[in-house]
Formats: sequence, structure tokens, C-alpha cells
Amino acid sequence: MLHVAEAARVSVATVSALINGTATVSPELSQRIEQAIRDIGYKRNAIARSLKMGTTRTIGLTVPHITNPFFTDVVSVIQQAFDRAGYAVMLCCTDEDLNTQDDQIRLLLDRMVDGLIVARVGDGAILKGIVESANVPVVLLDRVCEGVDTDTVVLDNQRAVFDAITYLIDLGHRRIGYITGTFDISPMHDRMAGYREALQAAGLPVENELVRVGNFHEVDGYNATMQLLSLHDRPSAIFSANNPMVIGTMKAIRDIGLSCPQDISVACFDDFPWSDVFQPQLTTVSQPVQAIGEQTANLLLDRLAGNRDAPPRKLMLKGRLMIRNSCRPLGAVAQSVSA
Amino acid sequence: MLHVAEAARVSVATVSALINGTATVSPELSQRIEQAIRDIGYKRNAIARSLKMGTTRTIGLTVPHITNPFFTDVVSVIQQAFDRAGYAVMLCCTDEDLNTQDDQIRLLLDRMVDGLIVARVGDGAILKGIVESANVPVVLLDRVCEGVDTDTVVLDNQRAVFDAITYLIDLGHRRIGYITGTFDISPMHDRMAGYREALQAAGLPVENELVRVGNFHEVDGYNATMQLLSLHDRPSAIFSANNPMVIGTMKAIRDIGLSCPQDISVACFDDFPWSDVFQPQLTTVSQPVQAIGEQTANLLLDRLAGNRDAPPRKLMLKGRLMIRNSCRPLGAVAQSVSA
DNA sequence: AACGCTAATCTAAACGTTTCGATCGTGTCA
DNA sequence: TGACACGATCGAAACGTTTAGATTAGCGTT
Repeated sequence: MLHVAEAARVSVATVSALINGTATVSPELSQRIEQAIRDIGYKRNAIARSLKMGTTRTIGLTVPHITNPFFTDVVSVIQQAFDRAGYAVMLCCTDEDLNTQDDQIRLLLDRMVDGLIVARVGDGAILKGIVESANVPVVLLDRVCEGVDTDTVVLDNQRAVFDAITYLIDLGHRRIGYITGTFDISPMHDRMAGYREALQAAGLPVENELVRVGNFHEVDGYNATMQLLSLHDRPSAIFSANNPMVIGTMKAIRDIGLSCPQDISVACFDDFPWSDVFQPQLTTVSQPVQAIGEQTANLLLDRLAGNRDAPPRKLMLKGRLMIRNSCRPLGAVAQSVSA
Repeated sequence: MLHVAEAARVSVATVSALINGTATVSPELSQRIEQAIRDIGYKRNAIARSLKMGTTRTIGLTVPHITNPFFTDVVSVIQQAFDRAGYAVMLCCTDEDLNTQDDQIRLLLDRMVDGLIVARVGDGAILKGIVESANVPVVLLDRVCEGVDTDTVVLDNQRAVFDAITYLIDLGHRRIGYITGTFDISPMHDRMAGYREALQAAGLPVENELVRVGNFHEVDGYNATMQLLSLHDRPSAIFSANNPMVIGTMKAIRDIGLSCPQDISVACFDDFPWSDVFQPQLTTVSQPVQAIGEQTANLLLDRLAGNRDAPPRKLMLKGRLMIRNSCRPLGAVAQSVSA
């Protein structure tokens, strides 16, 4: 900018005024300045601007895994929304690791991001401290965090799983295997509650041997399914509480020589684009990823627009059960359905 | 830092020296400073540091679509690599749009990213200008760009498609539909060349009616497949040059009342994690995403480490044909294979 | 005692912006 | 004609660091 000012024989203040439109500058000076800018190929240095202005027009976004299709889609929507609003997005993947997450959030705050979207991981204690000491708005995505009182967008996980399990029960299934991630994040907790609630509502027992806890990855789903299928009295249906793990489930079913849905019914959380073109077409709980991403972005953009003092807003969206052909009717119900 | 200095009754220079370890500071001052840092909860401001140092320890990454599984995986690997190296990653999605891409790259450069990874879009002319005027290292990913002489990581696309088409020919297919994206990016150009080469090597004609150009999206694959399947003499196999479009292909086959591989064989570019658990198990060209991501990151990290003057390095990796069950033998070959 | 050397610390300029308040013509009005 | 307001422009401080060079104190040598 200094060079531009010299070349145009004006002060840097005038150049700044012209660029930002913060004051009127006469036609002739405007022209000289614009010419100089073109000649020199001047680009405003956003870092210096950020330092002075105290705002970077950048937000931080941390998710556990971008390869989980749910997060892929949500990240994509959020990215688009902020792109439209003229913000850049710094993306971090925590790999479901608490320390990584803390480091990354600190890194983002050091870089003076204007806001933060966090799909948190693990215990919320450290997160709580970080969020409170950071004086930027924070939106929690997908996973609530007890004690952290800030804007939140989550799914009604309990209800969604309740619907899915009830569907299986209505098909005649009585022993339903359930594969979950660890309970330190709210969705896993709430989904489990939905499973329990559905069984209890149908007067069925909740049996510990039918519940397996994994670590969110395909291999965990594989191992859990292997265990479920080698039970003395094996389940007739399996529900997987996340998407990567259901791939493991399908592989285990294949490797053990069974087939879905003939021998075992399968349903899972989170839809994916090709779920209705390949066989079996998986019955899934579909999250409204577009809405989730947009609402999350809007909450943060609203705070960034200056609405700092409004009380925390908690949005809860509804999932949708996408019934396809990976679950078959059983016993008496099978008769009546096929009749 | 000023407050810390005051609280510890030292100068800011001493605080800086301690934090960065750039000069020895006596034990007692060290202790006073550390205490003050803890009391105040001081965090170094990375923006001010960037301004002074001329480096942000941030890189920019632009890809067309993060929802394309190939890019999802590659972005994930790149993100991890830079995370390990202490760099933040700014992610942009260009949505295959040239203007969006230019805006985003300019945005990234304004923010003084230390380096850039670009999976480019459209004509390379503007990109060329930008890359040359930016004085940061740039690595081109997945798509080369004529006239832009910089580090590059690409797949041997021609060879990969040659192998896939040759495989189909060996199965007895003679009329092979080919669905491609627009030719303004090198992979589509090279893949098409592979298709041509394979047909010619087998003495088969390249028929225009069998080649359909789409815009990379599922819907384009759907429309293209519909057209191919309604040809007077319809192809016995279809190859889709990218992953999202093959979903459209499968949907079209289903909607038209045919089935794969009984009525029509299908293969495509880019693997996905569940390709071998659902039916039909798609035969695909698998890219070494881990290696691609790592090599790309390494090239850039090497430049960032100071190796600026080495001549541009062009890496070409090999794809791998993953033969599954979505393509069936035809005619005489079918006899001999099934015999 | 004077000197030089080293280690520790400090002062102040610089990075590239924004912005407050000052300055300087010019035209308007009493 | 003098006072005044106004519009255009500028000077300089500030944002929070890093760092070159100055300063100071302590200590061993001669």
C-alpha cells in the first residue's frame, strides 16, 4: 500500500479510504490510485488487516473424521455457506482423539478465528474451559456437551433410533443386536436410549449380550458383528449406530457365510448416496445433512453479524427412517405381510 | 505480551526470547515470566506473529468437491500430514466452477498462505497467472495444467483406463459405452485416450454414439446412461470415468428395468470403501489415495522447508484395477470361461 | 585500576494495515 | 470582509509481535 501511495502521490490513508470506501476521495486521486494499484498489482494484505481490525473472516471447523459420510456432507454444506458469506474455513480432523482436538482448537484460537464449529470428541471438561476462555462464538455440532452453554445443532437421536428399532420389532424381530460407539459423546448415549426405549415399549428385555461397544471404525463393526453372530442364540437383526461400522457388519456377515436380509436383517444410522442402488439396499436413519449444515452455519453467521448476547439456541432436528430391503419380516408377521 | 512483560517486570523482548528460545534468559526472570504467563493466561497472537515473520504456517487446499470419495480421502490424508507438521489447512471447494476457483485462490493468497495445493478446474490460463504472481509454492493435485510448471502429483490415467477397457474387451465386450466428464481437465482427457487406445489395440472402432460427456455429477451419469441404453444397438458394458456419475449409471439401469451384470456390465473410475460388500460388487480403477495424499503433502512440505529452487517434480502414480463381479463374460468367451 | 569479554537484558524500529484527529482550501452566509 | 462549515487529504499512532543493535553488569586479566 505504501508503494501504491507513493506511485499515486497520495498518502496511505487516502489509498485505504478509497479501497474500503470509508471516505470520499476525489475523482482524480481515485483514478491515480486505481492506476497505481493496477500497475503494481497490489493486493491488500489480509494478515495486517486482521491484526488491526481484530477479525480474520476465518472460522475453525473440527470434526472427528471427514471420511465419515455424514461429516463429509455436513462439512461440504458448511463450507459452501461460509464461502458465500466471504469467510474462509480452517478444517481440522480430530480422529476421535481428545488431545488432538484440544491442540487443534488451541491452534485455531491462536490464529484468531472469528468463530468455531465443533463436533466434539470425548469428555467436555477441557472443551468447556477452552470455549469459555475463548471470546469467540462457538457452535456445537452433532454432539452436545454438558455444561457448555452455547449454540447447538443436534439430531433427535433417541427418537430416530426408537423409530428404527420399533420398525424392526414390528417386523417380528425379538433379538436385535446393537452396535454402538463409546458413550462419551451424546449421540451414542441418546441412540442407546432410543434402543432401550423401543424394546421396553414392546415389553422386550434389554440383554447385555446383544449390545456391543466399538470405536466408530469399520473394524469395530466387524468384530462386534462377529461376536453377535457367534452367540448361542444369535440375533435376527443388527442395528449399527454409525455408518463406518455397518460396513464392518456387512463384511462380517459375508465372511461368516450368511446373507442379508435372508439370514439376518441390518439397519444403521446415517444414509449414503448409493444406499438405494446396490443390494441389499440398506434401511437407514437419514439425517437432514443439508439442514444441519445450513442451520449450523446460520447460527454462527448470526453471532458473527453481531448478535452476541442472545441466549444460547439449541436446535434439534428430526431424522427420517428410510425403509429399503435390508430387513425382512419374521415369523407370523412374515406370513401376514407376504400374504 | 505487553501485559506479561509488565507483570513480570521485564521487557517484551525478554518475554519473546523466552517463548521462542531465541536467547538465554536467566532462571529467575524465566520463572517470573512463566508465572505471569500462567496468571494472565497469555496466548501468543499468531496473526501478529505472521505479519512480522511473513509466514502463516497455513496452507490452502482447493478441490472441486469434497463429497467425491476420491477427494474426501485425499483431503483427509493431506489434512493429517499437515496437522502433524504443525500447519493449518484452509479448505475450499470450487464446485467445478472456474470463477469460484479463482476467487478462492485469490482469497487464500490474500491471507498469506505459505503454500497451495490445487486440484484445478477448467482452463489453466488464469491459474497460470495466479500461480506465477503468487510467490508461494504450489502443488497441482490430480490434474495437470499445461503451461504451469510446478510440482505435480497425478495418476497414470491413460494406462489405468486402458487396463480397464482391455479387461472388458477380453471378457468379450465389443460395444463399450463410455461416460466422461468435460475434457478441460487432464484426467478426463487422458482417460478418454486410454479408452481409445484400448479399442484401437483390439482393432475395434471408436464410435461417437458410445461416448457421452457429462458434468461429473450423478445426474449426468444418469442421463448419459439413459441415452446409451436407448441406442438402437445398445452397449453390453459401460465404463464411467468418475465415481459420482456411476451412481447415476446404476440408477438408470435399475429404472430402465435392467440388471447388472446380467444385462449390462459396469466398471468405473475410483474405488469406495463398501464396493466389496454390496451387490453388484463394482469393478473399479482404484487410486492409491493414501500415497497420492502423502506425496502431495511431502512435495509441498519440502518446498516449505526451504527447498525452493529445485526444478518442478512431476509424480505419476499407478492405478489398480479391482476386479469384482459387475462385469460378466460375453459370447464365446463366456463359454470358455464358464467351461 | 583499567581493560575487554561475555551474558543478560532492554530500546526501538519494523511488518502492512486502519483510523482518529489535524490541516488546508473553498464556498456560503451574515 | 470575516467567520464558519464542509469536503478532501494527510500525519501519525496503534494492532502484537520479532529482532538488530545498544546497554549494562559481572568477571577475569594484566
